[in-house]
Amino acid sequence: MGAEWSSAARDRLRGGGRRIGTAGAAVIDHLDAQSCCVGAQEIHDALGTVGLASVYRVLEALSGHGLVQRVDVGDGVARYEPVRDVGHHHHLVCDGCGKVEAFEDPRLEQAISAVEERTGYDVVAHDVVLRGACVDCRA
Amino acid sequence: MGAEWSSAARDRLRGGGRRIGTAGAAVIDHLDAQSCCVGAQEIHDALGTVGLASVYRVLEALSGHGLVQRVDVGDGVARYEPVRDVGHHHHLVCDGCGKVEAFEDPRLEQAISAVEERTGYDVVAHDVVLRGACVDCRA
DNA sequence: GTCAGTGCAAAGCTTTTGCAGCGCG
DNA sequence: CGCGCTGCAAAAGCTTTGCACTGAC
Repeated sequence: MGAEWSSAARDRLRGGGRRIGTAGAAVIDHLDAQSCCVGAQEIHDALGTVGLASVYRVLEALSGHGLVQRVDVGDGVARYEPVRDVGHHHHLVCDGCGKVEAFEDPRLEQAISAVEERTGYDVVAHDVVLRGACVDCRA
Repeated sequence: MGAEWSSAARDRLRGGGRRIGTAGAAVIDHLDAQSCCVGAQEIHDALGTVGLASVYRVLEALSGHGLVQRVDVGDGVARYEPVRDVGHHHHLVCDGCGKVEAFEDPRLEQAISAVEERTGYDVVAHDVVLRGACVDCRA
């Protein structure tokens, strides 16, 4: 992925008065390299030296600025993914193997936008999760 | 709510070889009386005499038969709601007060169905969550 | 040099599992 | 009347919080 999100994230956090230490920089860079959602434990494992608690704290800070979105696929672990201007997508989860895939669909986005207009809420995020059996697990 | 879901749920569980005891009956009846999603703790509190572990076990059994759907609104608690033939809806969550509301939209369902067709998955469930600030929390 | 971010460890919550006993079928 | 559901209690995960220390600015 490009470096736009990474630098934008740092700027927004700094603008909010937060310092970027080793953990913050590592977590932001790692998130920027992902195309879909990742869990805290997963980030911790990938980064080795960064403490799990710091991963959670950085994710909380990013989330507070709307820089990452939380995604729940139903297995009890909170996953997060960068919120980018382009490449917005949703999730397809396999009940068999737990695999999570991303998909995009303009018509779906259009329908969601229309709903958001008439809710009365000031909607800031949305997520769609489709659950089922993937090609390999249809046995 | 009508009693169709309640009796259908009992039949399906019994058909799968499960006995319906006091806890099972109470949880099923309580779910049938709900129009939207509820958490395990919430059910336990409402039923008093039913143990929390039993609530989880009944929910697991119902979920295995596709009789309830799990809904994650992002606060770390798993909520469940009956899967009915009619009244299918999605969820609107307020980031301010945590309130969860339901909404229906035919066009959204249509768009989701179209996506499900072309995924390659055998999709059995879907859920849409909209997040934002409700009318009262827009301050 | 100061104060916030970091890592480790301990606590908190939700959910799961073990086990003896009651009760459905 | 047997086997499985039930409740209580303990355990297992995931996530949060406390605290001393390091490092960003």
